[in-house]
Amino acid sequence: MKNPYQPQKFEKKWQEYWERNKTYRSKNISGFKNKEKQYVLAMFPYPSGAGLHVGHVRNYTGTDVLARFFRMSGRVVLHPMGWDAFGLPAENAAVKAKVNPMDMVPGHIETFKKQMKSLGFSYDWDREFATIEPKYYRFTQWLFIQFFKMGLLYKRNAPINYCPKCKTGLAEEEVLADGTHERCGHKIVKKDLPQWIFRITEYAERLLSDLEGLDWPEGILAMQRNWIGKKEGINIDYKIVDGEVRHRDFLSTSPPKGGSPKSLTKNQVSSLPAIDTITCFTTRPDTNFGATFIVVAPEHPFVKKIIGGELKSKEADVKKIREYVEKAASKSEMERQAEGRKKTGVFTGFYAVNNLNGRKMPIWVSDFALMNFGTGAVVGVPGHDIRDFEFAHEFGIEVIRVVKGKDGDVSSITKVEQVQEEEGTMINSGFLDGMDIHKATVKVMDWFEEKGDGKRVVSYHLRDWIFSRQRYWGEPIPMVYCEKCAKEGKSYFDTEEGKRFVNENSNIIGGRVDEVKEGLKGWFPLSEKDLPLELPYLKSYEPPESGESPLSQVEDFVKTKCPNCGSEAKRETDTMPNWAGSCWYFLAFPFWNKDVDSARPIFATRESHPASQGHLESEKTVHASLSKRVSSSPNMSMKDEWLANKNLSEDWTPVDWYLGGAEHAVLHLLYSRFWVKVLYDMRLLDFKEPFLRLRNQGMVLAEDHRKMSKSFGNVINPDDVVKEYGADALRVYEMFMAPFNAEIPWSTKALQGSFRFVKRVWEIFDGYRSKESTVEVKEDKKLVSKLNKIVKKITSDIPQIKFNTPIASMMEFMNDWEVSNRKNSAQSLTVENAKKFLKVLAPFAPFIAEEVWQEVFKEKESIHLSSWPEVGSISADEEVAIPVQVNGKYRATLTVPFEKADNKDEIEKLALADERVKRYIEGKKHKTVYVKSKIINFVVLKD
RNA sequence: GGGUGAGUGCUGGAAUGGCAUACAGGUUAGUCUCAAAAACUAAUGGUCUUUACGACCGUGAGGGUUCGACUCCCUCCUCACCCACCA
Repeated sequence: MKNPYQPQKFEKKWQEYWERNKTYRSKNISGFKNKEKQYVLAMFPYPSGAGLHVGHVRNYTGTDVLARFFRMSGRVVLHPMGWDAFGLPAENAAVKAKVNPMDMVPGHIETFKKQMKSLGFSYDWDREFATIEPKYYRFTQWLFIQFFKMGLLYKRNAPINYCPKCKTGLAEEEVLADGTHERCGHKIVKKDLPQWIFRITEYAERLLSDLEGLDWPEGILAMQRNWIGKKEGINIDYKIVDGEVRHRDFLSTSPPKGGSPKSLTKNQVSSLPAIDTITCFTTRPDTNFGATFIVVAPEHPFVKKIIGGELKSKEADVKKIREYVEKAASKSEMERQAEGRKKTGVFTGFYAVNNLNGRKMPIWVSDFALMNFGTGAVVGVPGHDIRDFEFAHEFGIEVIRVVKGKDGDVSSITKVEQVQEEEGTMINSGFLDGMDIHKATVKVMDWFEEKGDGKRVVSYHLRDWIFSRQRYWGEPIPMVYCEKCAKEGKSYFDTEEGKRFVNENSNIIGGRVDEVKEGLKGWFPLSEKDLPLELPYLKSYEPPESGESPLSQVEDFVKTKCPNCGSEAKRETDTMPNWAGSCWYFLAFPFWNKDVDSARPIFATRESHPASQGHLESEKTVHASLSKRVSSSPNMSMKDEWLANKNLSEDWTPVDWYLGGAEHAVLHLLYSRFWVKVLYDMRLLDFKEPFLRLRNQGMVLAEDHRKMSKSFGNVINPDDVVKEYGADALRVYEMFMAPFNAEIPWSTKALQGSFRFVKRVWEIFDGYRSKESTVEVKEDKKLVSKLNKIVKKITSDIPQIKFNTPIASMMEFMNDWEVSNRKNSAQSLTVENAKKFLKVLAPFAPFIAEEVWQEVFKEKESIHLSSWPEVGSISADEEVAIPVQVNGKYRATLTVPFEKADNKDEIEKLALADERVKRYIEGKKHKTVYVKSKIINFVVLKD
């Protein structure tokens, strides 16, 4: 008789039904402007061999609940899924498995896809793609070329972070604080290699200011601001003199060991025989009267001049300086870390002259000055900067107080604890004396600028973005280097096309062309008709020891003709980082459609890339693979193609809801924002920010509160959970376990609660199964009123990304419903109201909802395409509970009909009649506070 | 050092100015069973007393605002995450 809950019996059926009926296809791309659109996107996964993690499940379920809710609410929803399939992790896994990633990754994608389908995520699978499909990266490469033409890419030898284990260069961001590679944990070393570098710093200001309008978590915004690191300050030029300078009043004997040199007059300073100048960046020029030394980074050009012998000083120990610089270069982050804040350094033998007071300040080299921030030179004010004090203290440099401390403290500073970094009043500072530090800052900046010794500047922490990877598994960079053209000093920007491009885009690159050209002699982008430049199928693709890309070993790949002069030339052999594919994938979903191009292979399969038997692929097959073009419109320029796609996408973009882990707080989100801004500038997009709302999901830890990891043996496989409890129970549990953004350990025990809930849902709806056409119903008005309340709550909670509380309220409702049914010995809800409950459950538990909808209630169209229930109005005969307080302390509860709630006098009378209230009030003066339908409070007044 | 967030039963958590501990897990007792599991029922913050429509205490600590504070403000403590020799 009883029909037990067996999700395994029907989940597969509905999976296939949804797929067959394309239930979740995003409807007709145009003509929905009257309806609010919602582009709901989860950060697409890198399909690892391990399959879906329960953390993925949490993220995708939340996103799915949101998409389903919007879909039922009559919004036009785009909810796609794709694969971030290029990149190091896949390549490393393939190396380990001794296969080509091309042979391995598709299998992983299939696994992921199967798992996602088993969990009932409502993706429009027609829009699926992987970043490794030539048809997709054809555009990735084209975009690279556009950025190149925009002058936003340059090629330079750069000391890059190099992982000896992965044999590849890394971006700064991929190196952990302890100096190890984030992927493999190996120690990073520095290596000089030619790199393609993005001028992302050109966009620093806009990347910062456009954060303003975004509905993102405060923490992520703060991290982006912090990463961009805007600082407003001043660059001050100091004249450099050597120890030989013995001006009349400029007598300092042995400066490194302190002493108190006499000041020069302004005229004397300006007449000094300076041998050079050095520029220091500072945000605190107000303290400059207290500056007593200067520190330059080991990589600073001034130091190179000394080592190179260009600058000579009797006081300089060049050997010692050279040793220090070499040591600093070889020092790993780890070693630096180990040293802590202990200051090291060497005197350069030169002095800078403090413009303000003529003080002769020794110039030191120290690794605490960083070449990549400010100017690479710091002016040391030991009295008012802890780090400067530590340095001065270590080497016996004089400390001067120029700001009064708390309580007017003007004592001399001899200990770190006394260093005064806070606000205060200026002293010992000539024309600044008596001002507060902010006034003094403005005043002294004006002074420097007037004299021409300084210039207000803005400095950013953001560095240019190293884009080359010396690896196999990435999009080949579509550039060619021609030695002949290089010798002739020609670059792309000297070609007819290049000139035309610059002309057309002069508003953006105009003024910079000469600077941009300089480093790019001999470099030409591939012609559009040669895109995509496919990644050849290589049997052996491990990076050579040289650190160069594996593609550099494939002669047939390297050898090509110069697109400019036609002579022998070489291809770029570096590949793009996996950020490339993820930088614009959200732009592709809106126009990507398998229906339009059903014959399109997921990506170049093995059949199209027969592997050679040898170490490297044979000439013939490389050639074959390179000549195989995936071009959909041979007569259309790619720009026109892009614009056509853009027209298709316009109604969808930008992304309304972007859900994913906080680990992408800086990199992926910053890079995507950067690309979108450039595309906007090129008029290839109409919006400036890709993701309007961002929400983070918290990590799912293992039951032992550690990260899930194979090596700990604490991994929960979602497939096992689905097999035992069904997808709905897993989905409900992952939404119920904690607030969406909270980190939370997995608990199989707690999962039981959600499983029981789903089972009870099944049982209660089973009561509506009947051979006869009618089921006995005795409607429970109170229950209906409760139903209205939870529908209202769920409707407002879901768009606030609150998924745990809707489930709690549904559980609560189930408890009441069961009790009511039992009391009634009949159904307490009409079929209509039962369906209402089923609908609000549907986004969370789509399988059981569909099964009941179609099998019990005999509906013909999917519940997921039905409309979200209206929140019913509260009927007059409903009752409200009003708590009664005396002096703010709860004493009793009144239950009154809804219509009476308006009547304060009556409520008060009723409350005062209650024994529990009476005893505190009787015979005492009181006043009454009544908040309608909420609470009544009696305040006993003292006489 | 900087930034962001958080501190509520045995556990995950709910309540964002109005009945603190909803909902779920766990535990205890009971029903059913030869037994176990499942399921169901009940209890479950602390202290006290005259043991009930009972009192008092109770949301990291202390203070404030308010008729009323987990919620708002101030001071402090603790934890987590991110960044960090950033001039």
